[in-house]
Amino acid sequence: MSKSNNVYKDAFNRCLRLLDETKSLPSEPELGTLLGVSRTTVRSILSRMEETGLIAWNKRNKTVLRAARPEDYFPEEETDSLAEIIERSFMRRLLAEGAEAGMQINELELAREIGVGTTSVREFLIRFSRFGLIEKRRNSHWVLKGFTRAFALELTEIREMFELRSAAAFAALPEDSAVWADLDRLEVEHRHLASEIATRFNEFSELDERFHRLIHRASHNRFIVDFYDVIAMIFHYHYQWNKAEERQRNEVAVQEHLAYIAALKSRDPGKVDVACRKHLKSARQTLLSSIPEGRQAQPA
Amino acid sequence: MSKSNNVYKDAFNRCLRLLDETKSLPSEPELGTLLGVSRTTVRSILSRMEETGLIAWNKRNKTVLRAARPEDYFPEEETDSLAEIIERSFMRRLLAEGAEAGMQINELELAREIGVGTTSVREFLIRFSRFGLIEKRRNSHWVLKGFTRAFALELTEIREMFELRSAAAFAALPEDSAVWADLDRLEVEHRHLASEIATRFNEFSELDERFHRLIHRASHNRFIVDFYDVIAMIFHYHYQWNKAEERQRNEVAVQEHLAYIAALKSRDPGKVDVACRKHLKSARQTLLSSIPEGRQAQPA
DNA sequence: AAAATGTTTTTTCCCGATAAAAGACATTAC
DNA sequence: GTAATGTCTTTTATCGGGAAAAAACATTTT
Repeated sequence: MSKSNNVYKDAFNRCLRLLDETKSLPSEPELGTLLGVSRTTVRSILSRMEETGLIAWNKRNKTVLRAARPEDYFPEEETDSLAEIIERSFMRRLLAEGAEAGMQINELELAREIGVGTTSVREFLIRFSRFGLIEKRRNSHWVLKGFTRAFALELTEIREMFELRSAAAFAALPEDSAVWADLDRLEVEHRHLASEIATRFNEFSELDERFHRLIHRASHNRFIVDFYDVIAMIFHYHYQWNKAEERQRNEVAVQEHLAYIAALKSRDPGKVDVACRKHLKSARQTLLSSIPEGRQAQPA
Repeated sequence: MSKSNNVYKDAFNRCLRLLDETKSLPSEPELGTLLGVSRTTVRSILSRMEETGLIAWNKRNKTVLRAARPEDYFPEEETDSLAEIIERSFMRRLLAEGAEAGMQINELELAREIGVGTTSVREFLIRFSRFGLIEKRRNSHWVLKGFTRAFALELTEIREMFELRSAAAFAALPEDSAVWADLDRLEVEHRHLASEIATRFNEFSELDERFHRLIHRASHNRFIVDFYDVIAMIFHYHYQWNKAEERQRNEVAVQEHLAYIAALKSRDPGKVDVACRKHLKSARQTLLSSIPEGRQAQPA
């Protein structure tokens, strides 16, 4: 069947949400930018919306006829890209019991299990290899290095090196740089979250990523910025599988962020260094505490 | 035609070189380890060697009948893997005139031009993307970021951070660590090369890589070790295309390495830091001087 | 019985083909 | 004449298939 139309389905769902807000939809190119897809896809969406009686469509006129109902939406699982499906599936296996370091990874088996072609699995593994959790043997299989204590330590070592440098660069940015406004906005969001932490603690993860990415960007170094993808990936799955003490942890982290933000705003390199180190130390602790002691790399 | 048999051809050529040294070949598994291929490939090689009268093969007996002649070898170009072919082709384009930052990369066009399937090109681009020279637009084309001055500066910034840390870790390694013997051997090779630099200066590049990889390995951090792949790739092509002052440059570098090695052996952190910084500074200078001033990133 | 050889099965690598999605060009509307 | 819509072309994402290479299993040799 060659290619799924998840881009269309996902954009369709997002477009449905727009219907509530207006009486008529904007032009095709405008919708394209709004949804992040091409006009070709926009027109497929409009066609279906016309067919199902959601809108009346005549050239420039796209009048909303009725509100979107739950059954208008495509099922969530049909809106994921193949890469996302494979990644989730693979990470589930990786973090599950029995995924010991040294184990070999079979493309064909993975493909069959997930129900996709081998090409997609191969491409995924190549993309995934930069995270340092798997390694390719030339002309042969992939080897799992495992989500071990060693991995976490190596990851955090680089993270600390990069973030300290980025934070220093951030504090040295000129007064008129746009980042200070971004930082202010993030500070407000942090304060809101802090005041409602009891109910919204699970929203921290997303805020955390945006905050650290803003800081890393100040390095103006693509390798530092790109490395945050590795951290984000690990923390994403780490949080999904380890909900222990989540509220408590996030509450502490929000306060550390606020102190970190205050230090950045002071533009005092010493204070920045202290606040940054403190937060990174507790982030490392959190990650390490989630890795079972027994999970050690096998001797080669 | 699905898959070329370059693994076989390359291993065959390497096996031919073994014929000069012995009267008879070892067992199949032994040959496999020696050549880094499976027994299946070893047997194909032996079959052909028998057919062309190079050896007499009867079960365990593989007697060499005659020396290898030039015409026994497969042509060099048939021994390269597809990935190597694509990489070379792509790098030629990238470093050629007219490869401006912002330019878009077309998988289909690349595949046609090189004469390979799109899958191989896609896989290459994904693998190559970690070098920070190209970037993917979701559901769309790749964008060339270009081999610019900014790229070189970002690359060397990380390199310096990583190498200083690795060198410090190296110097702190215990007396009985095996690396000291490795270092001694590299020192000898450096002295040999230094004494014959007039004729052998082009051998420096390979020695350089081995030396720096040894140091990086002392970090015991996979991200640091893996990052050297980026540096090695850049320097590899950089040297291929920029032969200006090569002898002079390498002569200086060899001396810097010798000073660096002496500093490591002294195990004095201060001395190591000084020697390392000095060498990295001139390496950066060399790389930067090879990038035309005009080659700037285009505004977005 | 350990290690080789002989044989069979499985997996990797790579191509060509096809639907989805993007992009380019032509035409119409304001 | 600019910006939209309508139409056509190109490119990307993905699959299935087939040869090369690896790996597993069976048999023989020492």
